[in-house]
Amino acid sequence: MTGAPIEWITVPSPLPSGPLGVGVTGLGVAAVSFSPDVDPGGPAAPGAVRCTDRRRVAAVAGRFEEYFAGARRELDLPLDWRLATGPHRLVLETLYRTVPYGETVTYGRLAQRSGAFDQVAQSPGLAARAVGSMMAANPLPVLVPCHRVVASDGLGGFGGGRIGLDVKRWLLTLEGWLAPTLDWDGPG
DNA sequence: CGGACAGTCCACG
DNA sequence: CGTGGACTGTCCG
Repeated sequence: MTGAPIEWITVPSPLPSGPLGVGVTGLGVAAVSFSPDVDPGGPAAPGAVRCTDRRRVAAVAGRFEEYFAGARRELDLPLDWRLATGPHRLVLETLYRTVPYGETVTYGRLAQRSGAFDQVAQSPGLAARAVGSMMAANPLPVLVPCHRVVASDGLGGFGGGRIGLDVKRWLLTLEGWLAPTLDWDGPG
């Protein structure tokens, strides 16, 4: 089947990266972009369509607003998983299903838990690295909580370079896993 | 205790 | 197909 077209919504956010681009289809949210102005395939790309359904726009923006304000722990939005397939999707779904708000999992543990890798026991580092690739290619950041995946000896990485890591810190601080710092401008 | 290193998985060009 | 990455346990100095 040729998937339903993605329609884009711009959602205000207190993240250091600025507003989010949220791509929706009839099935649910299919994509989230931290840099909607430059993201290839994002809302600014040629041919991209904006979502004009005010009701849907309000629903999506409202959920994110509450989450960012610390008033909501689950986004509770239906997801359209079509942009991830195979082992990639299996790992993302395992993360979505098993790692709740305020908790984290290591790259290696997620690799093991997902069952997507044969050689995990022999070379845990390789599977962990593969999981890193999959997180970097997560089409649904925030909703599929790739920010809750950390390295065994630290925070690990995040897309978007230095600013990306700031986003990861911001989200983990919001969820209470990191202690607030001086540059923290969120709730609490 | 900190740094280098090999391992051979996956996404993307 | 080749390349490089959001890792990790082990091994040196």
